[in-house]
Amino acid sequence: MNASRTARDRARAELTQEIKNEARRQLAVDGAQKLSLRSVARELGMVSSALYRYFASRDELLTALIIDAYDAVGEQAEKAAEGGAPRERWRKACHAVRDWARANPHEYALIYGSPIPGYAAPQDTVASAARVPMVLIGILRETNPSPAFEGPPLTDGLAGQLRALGEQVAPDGERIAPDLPLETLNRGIVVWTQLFGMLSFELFGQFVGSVDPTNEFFDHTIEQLADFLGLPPAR
Amino acid sequence: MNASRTARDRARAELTQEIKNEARRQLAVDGAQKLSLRSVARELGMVSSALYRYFASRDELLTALIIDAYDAVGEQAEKAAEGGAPRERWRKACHAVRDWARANPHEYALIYGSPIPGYAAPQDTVASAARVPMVLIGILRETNPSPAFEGPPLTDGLAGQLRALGEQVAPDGERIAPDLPLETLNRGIVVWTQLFGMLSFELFGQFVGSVDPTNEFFDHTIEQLADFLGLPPAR
DNA sequence: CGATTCCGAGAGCACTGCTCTTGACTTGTG
DNA sequence: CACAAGTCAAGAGCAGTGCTCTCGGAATCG
Repeated sequence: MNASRTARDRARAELTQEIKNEARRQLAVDGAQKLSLRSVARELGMVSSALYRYFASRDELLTALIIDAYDAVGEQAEKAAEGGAPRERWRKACHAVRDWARANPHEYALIYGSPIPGYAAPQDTVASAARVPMVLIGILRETNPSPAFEGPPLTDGLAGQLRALGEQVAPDGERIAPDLPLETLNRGIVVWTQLFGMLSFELFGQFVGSVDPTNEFFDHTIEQLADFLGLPPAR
Repeated sequence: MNASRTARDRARAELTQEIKNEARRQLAVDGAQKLSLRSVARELGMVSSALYRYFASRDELLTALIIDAYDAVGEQAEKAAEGGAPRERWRKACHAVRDWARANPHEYALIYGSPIPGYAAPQDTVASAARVPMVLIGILRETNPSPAFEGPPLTDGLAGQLRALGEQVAPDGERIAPDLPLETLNRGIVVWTQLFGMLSFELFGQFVGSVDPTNEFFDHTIEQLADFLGLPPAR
């Protein structure tokens, strides 16, 4: 399992990376729709068929980009949420995700928009996709939330799903959140969907004509969600 | 402005509709990605170039489908929200939207997923797109909400945006909601994004592995959102 | 060194959106 | 009624796509 043993291996890894880079460049400009293997190959000075030695299909290339995108936004969120009071970590994580999304709208659309073809999104993506929600769970685990209002009781089936989710084993071998109250876990999922619902609406143009510069609405809602979660108030 | 005057006009309108129907059929099967003018034409027994007499481009056909989709889901929501107590109207509207989305996932993706090309979505779509949020506003206007918790105060800029939104003139010539408290309007936008955030996550596969059969989570959240809005409790 | 594996190039297939021209048909009007 | 104007479907064609297969040359391994 020696990494990059032969010159060929190194060249292959390098070229694979260059293909992804060029693809990402084109993705950022024109969107996933117009990303073409041929133009990637052309830009790299090779012929299209050669590219198939590295990615078996256009979809496979896109899947690689999807994983990278999940990792990129996940890493941003993780770094932003390091240290500080729970509420502060929550704020920073949200803004990190939003900043990344606004800086890379096409990559955002790739992972949180409509599934591309017959959505081949395989198991490889889930570990990377889970990084942002895991950040949120990490914040919830380090506080003792006292939600702003009680809300309806969990139904049996939902409670079962949440319990199973908490017991589920993450890629790192640990269980996700066996200690988290189910009610808290449920609220975590709610705010998770709210966060990305806002971002999708903002980036996909649904807010045009209402809260169009979304900055203030976003900040206000983030704070409201923190109250909803029961994160201790700041200062 | 006599509707369907000549035989030619009638034939034209009919064929336009048939093209849209066939396109919608293909959309439902394979998604927007694979919808091709040529195959639509082929299925209709005509040649591809003939189709350009009815739609100037593929994007224009898609735009027509987008408007139809907005109208379809809007109509479902409107019908579902007729009559009853506010909370009941809210529940029914949410379920109507979800049912439509699950029955027509590709059409849902077309309007609430990633913008297709360089998103040409013109002004024509906004009136249709506004129908679902207008249903929600209609519910809010017919009650005197007492939210379940107070939440952070509106910032000046956000309050200004909300005021402008309420004064805005809808397609029917009426102002949207000049009488609605800004705080209530704000919460309306929050639950609107939450509703579609949930649907997108469900349909685009983000809930796989967590609250995967989403029925109970959806129902529970709808109720929680009703509390959040301050809709009077049922029964 | 020899055999094997890997790799890029090229040709080619079936498909796409879109344009332009041609000839036939339908209109409404002189 | 007849004729000019308008409309239409069809066909050929262009540039581009994803993907497959074959073919020589090069690197790697035994």
